[in-house]
Amino acid sequence: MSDNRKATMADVARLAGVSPMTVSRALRSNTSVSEATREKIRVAADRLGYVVDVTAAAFSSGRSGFVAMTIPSISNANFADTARGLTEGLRESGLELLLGYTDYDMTEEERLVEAFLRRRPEAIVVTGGAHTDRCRGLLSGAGVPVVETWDLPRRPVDRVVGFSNADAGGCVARHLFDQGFRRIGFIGGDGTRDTRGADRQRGFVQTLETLGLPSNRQITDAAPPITMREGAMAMARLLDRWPDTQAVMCVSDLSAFGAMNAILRRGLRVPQDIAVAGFGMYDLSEHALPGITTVDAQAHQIGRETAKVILTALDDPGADAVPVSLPVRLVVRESTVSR
Amino acid sequence: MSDNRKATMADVARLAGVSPMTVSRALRSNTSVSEATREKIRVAADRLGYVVDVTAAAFSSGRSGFVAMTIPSISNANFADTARGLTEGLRESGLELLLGYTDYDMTEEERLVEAFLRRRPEAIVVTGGAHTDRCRGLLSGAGVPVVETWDLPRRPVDRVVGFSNADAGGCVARHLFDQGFRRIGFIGGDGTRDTRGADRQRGFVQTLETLGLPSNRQITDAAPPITMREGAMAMARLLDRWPDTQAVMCVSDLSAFGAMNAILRRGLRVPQDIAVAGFGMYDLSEHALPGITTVDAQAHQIGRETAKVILTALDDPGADAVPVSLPVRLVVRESTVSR
DNA sequence: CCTAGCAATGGTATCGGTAACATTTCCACT
DNA sequence: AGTGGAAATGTTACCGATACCATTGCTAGG
Repeated sequence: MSDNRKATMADVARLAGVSPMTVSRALRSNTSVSEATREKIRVAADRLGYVVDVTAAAFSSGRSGFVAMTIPSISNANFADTARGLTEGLRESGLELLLGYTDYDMTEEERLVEAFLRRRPEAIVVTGGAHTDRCRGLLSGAGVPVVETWDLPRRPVDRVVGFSNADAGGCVARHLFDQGFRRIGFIGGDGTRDTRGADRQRGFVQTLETLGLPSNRQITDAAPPITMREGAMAMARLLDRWPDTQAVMCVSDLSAFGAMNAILRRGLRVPQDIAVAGFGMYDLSEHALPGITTVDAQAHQIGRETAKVILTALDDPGADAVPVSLPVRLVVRESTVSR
Repeated sequence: MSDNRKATMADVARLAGVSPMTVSRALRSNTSVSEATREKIRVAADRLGYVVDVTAAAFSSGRSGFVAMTIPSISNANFADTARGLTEGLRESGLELLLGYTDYDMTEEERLVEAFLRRRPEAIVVTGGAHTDRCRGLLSGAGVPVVETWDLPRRPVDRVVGFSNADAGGCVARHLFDQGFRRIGFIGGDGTRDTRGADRQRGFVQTLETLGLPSNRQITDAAPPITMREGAMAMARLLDRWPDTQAVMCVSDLSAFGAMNAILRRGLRVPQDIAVAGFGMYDLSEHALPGITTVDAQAHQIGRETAKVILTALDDPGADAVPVSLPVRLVVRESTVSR
């Protein structure tokens, strides 16, 4: 079955009695090869247990066959959804997705992008619009389409598929105001690391101020990712410091869940004593008790749109880079509805 | 800065006044090149914005520089942890991780493995020990180390790093028994797709029977992944059918959370009316209210051990493949403690 | 002063495919 | 039967690095 040496195209060609070029064409299936020859080749390849060496193919053709993507965290369901959408959107064009995780660290992002470039990806997808200077340079000099996602950078590198994080924060602030809450807080993380979270916070705070409400109740010093534990701890501190707080927005659903349970563990009720809202449309916020008000950023759709943008850009490299801005949608649940 | 054509090693060599071979050595940093020359080359490379083409390097050296891994789902925090552990363990040896998702589908796994083989990975990691016959053939004929994880297959392909899912189920059954529960159910998924879940179920049921308890209260017909929604729906059905149930194990923490909230929404109490246990040591189960009893399968550690096994196997291909079996640990929380 | 021996560097072949172009085969139609 | 043109197949060069071996330069020790 298996020789000591891996079979090559030449071996298959010899066995099938054709030239290597014909084997190459037959196995890529889209070019003109007669059905009889194709079958002969398929049989020969099977007999030898031959599988194309994509490394060699990539090298020869100059096309690596994959798209590189950096996301902040592997275990964040939002980014996972975007990655899934992108994978689906790329599948039929034969492009694969190579994922890397930055841990919310721009230096790590730079390292990753450099590692990706060594593999000559056909496009690069990054999360957010904040990068080290050197990383920006690497991206813009890469010579392939670059897509920044999950954000609407003021000065994009190239393509953009995202949404306004500030709007997302703002619409939650307005919702809490509309529900009659006036003493409103925010729980998030270190904004220099998670700039998208910082944008949500900014939009949230600005809206509070526009509405004439105080905006000083903020706990945002932990390092991202801000998950359940950070949410719970921040909520405890917020309650200690401003016990009369009526409502809180958290930078993510995970932290909102943590915060909510911190409230409940104190014997307080949600939303009667304190209302809680999150961000990200996690399953968790739907199934939690009470259900948590959140913002749907359409993570999966971002991935699908990104795939479209990439395919378009590869098809026509000269085309203008028009930013794709997706709308966000407020999803109201029991955790913020006072009645 | 950037020419119309990407710079190559030859360009760098010309600019630095040395041979391409010396550039190759200098940039790989481990071989004998004088410090002066190395610096000259570094400067030249920087000036040209040159980054090594790993595709060409891989092709030339015959080593692709990465390990391929299939996991059932991208959004499962357990598998994400294992992937993270593996990435960390491989980092210093310069190996990268290429991830693929099977969606709990053995045919999809086969497709993925085939796609991976085209890229000539230096090792392959798969989840579980159940594969299509063709996939088994592909794996064993790959000529590189193969590691099956998250399971202890009776007839492994090659290397194994896992734990006994049956034991995990068994120890939960025994715990529930010890807590005084007697009418005990199980919520899971279609065992032909998630064989590890099925193993946990088997161990659970066997232990119940050993203890002389009835074991018919099972809701396991949904298709994996069994998440919060499936857990909630299954729990509703279980309560309708066997209203006097005292305790339930769910195949994962996510489904346990869904099940628990389905119970709470009915106005019942956990654990006073019904106890709930999960599996997987998710953050969620710690922060939920009440905290959910679970089993720590040491997902991250599985990744670290897998890295070790791979590096050992690559170092000495002749070495015996001794299965690595990690212990599981029951984590008791409020959801199963009756007092 | 000579030479063994090692460090530093260079030359050449080669990895396994694919692009581009050349050639042959085959068929339909005049 | 002859011919044009498309379909099928072959030939050659080359992608960009590294392996392998050859060569040069330098130093230490007799």
